[in-house]
Amino acid sequence: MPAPRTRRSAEQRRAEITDAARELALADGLAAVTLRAVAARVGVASGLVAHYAPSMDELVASTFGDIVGGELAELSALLSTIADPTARVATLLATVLDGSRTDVTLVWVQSWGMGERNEALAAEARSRMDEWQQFIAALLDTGVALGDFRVEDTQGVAWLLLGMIDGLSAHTLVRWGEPGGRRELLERAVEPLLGLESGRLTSR
Amino acid sequence: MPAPRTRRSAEQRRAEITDAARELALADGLAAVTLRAVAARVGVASGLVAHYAPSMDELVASTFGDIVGGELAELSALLSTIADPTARVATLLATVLDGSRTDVTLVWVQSWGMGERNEALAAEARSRMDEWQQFIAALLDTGVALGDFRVEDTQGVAWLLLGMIDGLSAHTLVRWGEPGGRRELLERAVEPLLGLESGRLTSR
DNA sequence: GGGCATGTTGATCACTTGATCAATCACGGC
DNA sequence: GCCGTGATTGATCAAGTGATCAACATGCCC
Repeated sequence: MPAPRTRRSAEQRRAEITDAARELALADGLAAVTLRAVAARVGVASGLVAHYAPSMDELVASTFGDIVGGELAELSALLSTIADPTARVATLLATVLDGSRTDVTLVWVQSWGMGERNEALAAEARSRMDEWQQFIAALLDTGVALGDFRVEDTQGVAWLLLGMIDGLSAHTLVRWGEPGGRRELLERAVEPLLGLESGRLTSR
Repeated sequence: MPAPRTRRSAEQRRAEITDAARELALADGLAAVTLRAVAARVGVASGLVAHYAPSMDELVASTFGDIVGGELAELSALLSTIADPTARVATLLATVLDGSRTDVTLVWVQSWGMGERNEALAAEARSRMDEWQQFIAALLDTGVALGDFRVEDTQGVAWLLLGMIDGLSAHTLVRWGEPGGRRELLERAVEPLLGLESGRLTSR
């Protein structure tokens, strides 16, 4: 008895495949995004995944892009509901470091480690990091324009903030350090960078 | 014609294998530490590597430990030649972020990303991160004892410093950001954490 | 100078990976 | 209704992985 065959439009199938790839990556990391694993999750022959994906390297790269792009969109939406720039930064730090996004963090870290062997992924990672830096820089620019922050080089500070966030997030991956208790410490480190008085970030 | 066979002591052979594994990891990352790749580098049959290594997962883990342990020892030796705590921290930051150690950085980042699938590696990573934190904390304690730094929670600040270092290092892996021009920015962020006046770290 | 403990070989197994492609068949347009 | 476009299958290939093990041979000890 041959397997029952369901026929979808190319667009629908493409969406199913990218969805399955994203789910796999979030559950078990980018290394789990495999021709056969994706096919099995969609419930389809392995050849079909190969038919739609230019190559697995590119599928992995675009899956990474989907995930971190979605994360940024989500965060952007959350922060857009907050008017005060200082509160925005505080929420940014609290959200990114609350330890509830280790799945996305794993994908980030793997993109850096796999970039050596997957050029498409490396390019996507560069692009997405730029996106993040621009996002943070815009946040800072707003604060400067309103007179809340005093920052000379917003691009540079954005880069530094992103580095701190990524480093501390990566550390939580190996279940190391207590993310909650030391957030205050990070806030105290960030305040001078924004030209804020000590304590402004913490007591919101 | 059978391959010429050279017979070494178990200890010598073991050393050759760990050396080859380290070289491979530094050149092409931990993923390149493969049964056959190590064997080829030593110039030996693949079975021999399997004979000496409990498993490849453990060889990868111990190779990681060798590399980052060596890095810390090297840095420790360098810093021990410097008396002034402030100069020590400045040298620490300058050395770690000078962009000349991307090979070690890659190994670090991969250990976080591969820990999901290699428990021995994850354990080793945790252990080595503890080692680093203790090293930095001791550095801070010295500065506090001499009255140069004013830090309440040296463990916490050490954790934060390590996070910054790792995050910024990881970013250099994807050739992103200009490490040189923005080191000064990092120094300005670190100064308040150590209770230093602004500019003390930069102008040494 | 034999003998044997043990370091060493390399073929082999079972498995996973990405990729290819002829064959098949479902479905919309005529 | 039937026909052909195009989605779908699944076997297959080549490559690479870790692990195992009987056979082999080297070099040290007596």
